[in-house]
Amino acid sequence: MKLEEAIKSVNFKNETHKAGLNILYTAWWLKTSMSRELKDFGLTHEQYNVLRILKGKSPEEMCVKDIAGRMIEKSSNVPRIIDRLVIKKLVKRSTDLTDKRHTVMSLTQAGLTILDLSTKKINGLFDTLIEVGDTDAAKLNELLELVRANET
Amino acid sequence: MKLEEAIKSVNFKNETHKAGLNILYTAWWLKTSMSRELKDFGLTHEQYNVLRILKGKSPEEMCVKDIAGRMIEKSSNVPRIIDRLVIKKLVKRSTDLTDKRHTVMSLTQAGLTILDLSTKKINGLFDTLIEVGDTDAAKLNELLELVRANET
DNA sequence: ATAAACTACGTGTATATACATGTATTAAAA
DNA sequence: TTTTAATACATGTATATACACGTAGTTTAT
Repeated sequence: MKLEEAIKSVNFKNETHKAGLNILYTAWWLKTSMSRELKDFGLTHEQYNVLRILKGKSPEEMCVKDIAGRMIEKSSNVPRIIDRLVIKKLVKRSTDLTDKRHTVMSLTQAGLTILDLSTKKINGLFDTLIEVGDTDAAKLNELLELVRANET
Repeated sequence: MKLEEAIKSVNFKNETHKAGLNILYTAWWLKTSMSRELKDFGLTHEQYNVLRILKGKSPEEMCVKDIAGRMIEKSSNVPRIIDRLVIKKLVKRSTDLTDKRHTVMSLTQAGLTILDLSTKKINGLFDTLIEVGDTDAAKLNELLELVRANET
């Protein structure tokens, strides 16, 4: 669906403003699609992100700060997301003995299993949903980097 | 900041997967920047969206459903966002007498004023923050539409 | 060695998202 | 006409976001 239909608006200040709204809408659209896939596994979008990050270092443990620095949405409250994952026994949490301020996390076997299954689903979603060629995808990445070129 | 640094990840499955993450991250980045501007006015991102939508039809009244259909993030709980705007006296809410299931909303004078001020700020942000030329912005819009070409 | 500053994390509050359910009103069907 | 279904919205619960603040542990400075 075109952006104009999606938000029932036709008057954009200029192409750049439209691009801003288009980025926001497309991200919402993508997140919604991902959440639908993850629902079968009882995972939220953010819980999946944390599991993916832990997998990246597995079997090494990671502290909250390291995880937070790798999240797509930086303002997430990582300790509380982990709370839910610990309750579901997908993540193990303990205190780092070399620096007791650190709480360290690692995937459990159940966490690894559910991550593998859900990753297959998400990868499949990306492949079938986003059907842009490699060249277009690369161009898109280039333009998004350009959008973010000015630091905040 | 490059996506690779932002989420401290270098191994993407392919350019399309990277583009997906890039869209999600760029949207978060943009929302964060907008929220910072809106904070001065005591408005959240979503409250601003609702005010903008009401302005589009002003001085006509709009019902919840019409507003929801124009939101960028469709899953927002519009009645509750309006609750907060009514408390702040930026929006007036009443019942439509021709169909009592309809609750109709309109901007108050205070709502109009705060919207004008905050819109100036947001427009300025877009203009200074997103410094891509018109051609690049148009290309970006084209690619985002392509990403969303497959309906969910 | 002790005080001060910093760091990492947890907790609390307000708002928003996602989804299920309840309620009043209107429209449609038997 | 009475029942049934559909519609529009409100409300409730679990999770997440955004931000402020508290606390234990560590580092630095005096």
